[in-house]
Amino acid sequence: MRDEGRSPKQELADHLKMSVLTLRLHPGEDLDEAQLSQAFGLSRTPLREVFRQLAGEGYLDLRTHRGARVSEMSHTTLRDFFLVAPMVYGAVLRLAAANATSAQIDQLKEAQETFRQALRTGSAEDRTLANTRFHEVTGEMAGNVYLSPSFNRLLIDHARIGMTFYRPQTKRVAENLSEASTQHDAIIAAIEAGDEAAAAQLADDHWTLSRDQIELFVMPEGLDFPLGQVPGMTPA
Amino acid sequence: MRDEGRSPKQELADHLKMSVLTLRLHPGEDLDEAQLSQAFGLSRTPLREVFRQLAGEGYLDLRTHRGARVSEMSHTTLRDFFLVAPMVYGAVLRLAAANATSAQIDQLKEAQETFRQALRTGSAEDRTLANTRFHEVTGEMAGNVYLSPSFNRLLIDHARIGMTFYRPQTKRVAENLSEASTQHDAIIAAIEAGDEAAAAQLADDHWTLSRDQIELFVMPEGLDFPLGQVPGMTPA
DNA sequence: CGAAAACTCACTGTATACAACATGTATTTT
DNA sequence: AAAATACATGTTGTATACAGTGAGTTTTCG
Repeated sequence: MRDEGRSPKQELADHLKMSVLTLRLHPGEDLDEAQLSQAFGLSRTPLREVFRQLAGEGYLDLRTHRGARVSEMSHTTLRDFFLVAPMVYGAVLRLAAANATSAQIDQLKEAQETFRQALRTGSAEDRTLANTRFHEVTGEMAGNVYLSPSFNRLLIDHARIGMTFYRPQTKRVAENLSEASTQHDAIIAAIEAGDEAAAAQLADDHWTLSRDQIELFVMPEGLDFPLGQVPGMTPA
Repeated sequence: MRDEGRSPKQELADHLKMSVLTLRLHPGEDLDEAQLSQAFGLSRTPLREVFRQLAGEGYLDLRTHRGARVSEMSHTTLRDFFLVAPMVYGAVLRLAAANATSAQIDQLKEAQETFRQALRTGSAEDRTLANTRFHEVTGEMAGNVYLSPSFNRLLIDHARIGMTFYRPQTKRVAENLSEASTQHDAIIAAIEAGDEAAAAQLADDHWTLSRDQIELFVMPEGLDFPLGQVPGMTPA
């Protein structure tokens, strides 16, 4: 805790970020300046500055004379995501292993503890936020101004994709999350040891797990019914 | 030309970007809100919004209660730059070859023509801006929202590094620039052919050339004088 | 004479009032 | 009745006035 309540501006920014990450505000949704400024006790001037900043970070889209929207997620962005994510995640964890300070390692352990907690007792939103926080810390560890902007943008949509596809609480999903948690522990160990190669390998493993999980929901196993016998099918 | 003079806001943003890229505003320099708002016929409100946006794109740094500064370039950022640039440049050109539209290819050829012109008759600033424009177009071709933020940030500092280290107009520099122009032509060809592998290879070559040029100025050949006989040396 | 405290002043951050623009609705015209 | 135009309304963009903060300077006291 810094100094009690931070500035209302920071509070608004954090609230909006959180809402976007958890899909409480879903992609494409309009934001009402008047309503938000009233809700957070801010005038429109600083509020619009926050909008500008969040737009720069990839949370919002600004259209002149037509207000702010939560940034969209189309099939092209999903494809773009799959193309870039492995490369950037790998680079970040490699640099994290090379550069992490002990204070940052403590932060990472703390984030992992929160994530484990969320896995046991939390909601999907809690899990997503905790997981995002974990990876944010690795980004801070890498500490590369040229890599961070892309990495943070990836984290935003990774969170949103996760909220979309991890929702159904099946046994398989639980197993995957448990595996993810184990990998987090291994990542912490690799970073603490300064083992770049191991960190890069773990990034790859972690990404593969995440990708498989997503693929599983995008392309489920075909239903095993002969033609004409599918129950409960209603034509459009 | 769109509709005569664009909005004063856009004009201000473009002016600031150009000034930062060409070192007309050098790293760390303070920006005066009052002066700029008067010069561009804007009140401070929209001006500060522009500041926020440019800060998000990496041109400026904002410090609360202490105004805006041109973003710094320290030795750590230089190191960060060398670590990330090859990877991102390669990825961008590969994606550009895969995705470029014919309209974009025309834009690229136009940018290259401007660059060639600047090589013959232009100032160092003209060359830098034209070269930056060329690479910006490749970034648009790649069209990947997760890659662009980092790529554009790299371009900013690549321009500034270039302005710093390419300044002395020696024969060697001229040769390198000519070689760079030749590589640009090859890059256009690879993109037009949709040859991803060739584009990636050219990115590597282009980067190597650029890096060697920079290294040449950061670490010049040692002066070839025996100890105690260096002429014109004045102690600090 | 030096150091610490109080004050001054310029600049940044915020609120509010106003102007410009976009969209949806009603009216007019064919 | 359908289409087009004009209007009304709500929302975004800008200007200005004011409040809050930090840095430099002066003043005071050891």
